[in-house]
Amino acid sequence: MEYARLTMVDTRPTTLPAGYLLRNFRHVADWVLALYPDLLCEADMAFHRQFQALSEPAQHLYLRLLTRTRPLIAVESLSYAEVPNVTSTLDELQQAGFAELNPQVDAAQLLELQTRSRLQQWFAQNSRSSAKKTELVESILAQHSAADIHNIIARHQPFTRALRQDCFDRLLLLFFGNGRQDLSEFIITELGHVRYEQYRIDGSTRYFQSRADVETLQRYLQVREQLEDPAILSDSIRLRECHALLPDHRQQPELQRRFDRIVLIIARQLERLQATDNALALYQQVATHPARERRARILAKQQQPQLALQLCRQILDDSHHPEELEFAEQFARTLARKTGTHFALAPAPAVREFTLELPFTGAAVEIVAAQALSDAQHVCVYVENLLFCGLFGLLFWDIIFAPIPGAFFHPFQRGPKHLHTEFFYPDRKTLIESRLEEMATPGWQQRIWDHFESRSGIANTLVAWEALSPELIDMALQHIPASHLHTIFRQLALHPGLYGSGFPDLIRFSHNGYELIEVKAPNDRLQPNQRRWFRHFADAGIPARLLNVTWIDADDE
DNA sequence: GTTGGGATTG
DNA sequence: GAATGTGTGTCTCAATCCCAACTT
DNA sequence: TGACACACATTCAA
Ligand SMILES: [Mn+2]
Ligand SMILES: [Mn+2]
Repeated sequence: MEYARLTMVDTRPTTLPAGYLLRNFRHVADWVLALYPDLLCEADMAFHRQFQALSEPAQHLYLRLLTRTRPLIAVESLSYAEVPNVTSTLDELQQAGFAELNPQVDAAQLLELQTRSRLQQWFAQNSRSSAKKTELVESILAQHSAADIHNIIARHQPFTRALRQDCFDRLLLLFFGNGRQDLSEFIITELGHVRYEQYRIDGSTRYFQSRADVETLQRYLQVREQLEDPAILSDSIRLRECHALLPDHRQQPELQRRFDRIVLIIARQLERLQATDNALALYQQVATHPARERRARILAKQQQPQLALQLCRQILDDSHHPEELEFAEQFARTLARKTGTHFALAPAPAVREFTLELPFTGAAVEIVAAQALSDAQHVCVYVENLLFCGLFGLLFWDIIFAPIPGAFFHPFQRGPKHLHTEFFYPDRKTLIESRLEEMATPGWQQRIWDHFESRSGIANTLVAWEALSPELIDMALQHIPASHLHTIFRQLALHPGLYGSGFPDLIRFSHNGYELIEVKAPNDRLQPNQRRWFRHFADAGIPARLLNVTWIDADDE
């Protein structure tokens, strides 16, 4: 099945056609119904059928309710050209089971929805007018019953809430494959704020394979949302209840990644609440770093250094994650020292360092250092990850957006599925390897310039256009040997998500070469991912140093 | 009175 | 002084409006 | 809607 893009205007329109919200939702629903008829439950089908049976104003209004950030909405605030009569339209939504008027809800939320002055007015709170709104809400909650609060607010300021949000969310989830994007993508694109690559969308390889996949992912997203609630974060019982809600990932990489991330959050929070044994048990279910690091740290804290050491040995034996390995080496050294165990390990390679005294102006240390290291012979730029990720993204642009089956499934992607995981490389191995080989032939840089020209401004997670001036690219290509770029690009290609971070802050060009410099203000140390790149730079002969800045107090001297 | 953070909008 | 843990700001799509804090 | 990098606080071991 071929995906048909909505036709969008070429130039930036100042206004959009009336009813754009409904048009966009219909586009989403049509595509999902065509692609996933077997993954929709009866509730989903009924939802769509009954939605279509609504009058157009009612359809518009329902979508408006759902695109608000908070579930409770003051009826007064509903004012749209597409909905001439809000009251009767809301009534239609109620009758059809798409909205409810003045539902019984938490009194605090209801009060929070109102303005401060109205609360004072309605609840005759003559108390200090300087009281903060949250204090005002507290005092009203203390003085009035929930039923009174509900009645008073419903009388002065009727409110509504959309129903069947789960069906709506599921439709969007089936379309986007994530819980982060929504209908606003259509507007953003149409207004020209973001330009997406025009890759081909292949409906023959679906993002979701079964209904269980959809429900599992939806549940994961719900639990992750619950984990933002401070009341849950501070209660180990409720945290474990959250964990129990998580369906099994059934060894599916995409689901496992999300499962692991959530369990890591829960377990870490259990640690903070001193529920150490519960945390340990949860970490054991997680395959993703830093689960084993946390387990080792817990074991060490529980006076079980031998078990901790054993776990470190296991990591050193079977891990492919550079930061996990780095941790295991270092932690094993500490443990061995403490327990008197012999533990043979080569010491970590030393990092070359130098020091500068700079005036403290309040500006970011990287900016100040870059200026201090710039002069007539040197150009020093604060680039962090942006330069190398950007050059990689430009050189491999066509490979990144190559129509690998399943890689592209909706029109608003800044990269293929799995771009940030270890699955990126194997699916594109031959393409990537031959592109890397090209770097041995003169003029290989032309491909970077070609993509820089032809794809300029198009969204790509690896390419931060505003940070990549032609001058910077030119200096980089002139001063950095191809062999150096080659080894960096190879690492990036193997796992763009992992290796795309930890690059030094600065690059400093001089007449005959270049140098990478990581700036450290007092109280800052090399982080594990930065250490990992330094190690790689040392192996590859790439010049990199650590700059320790000490501040000169402007008042002192 | 100003301002700054959100929510809303296209 | 290491090592470890925790909190913060910055990307955000950009213009506009509203409202709750303030005298920046 | 996280990822990432930094700043700051606390703890701990020579
Ligand atoms: Mn940095
Ligand atoms: Mn730095």
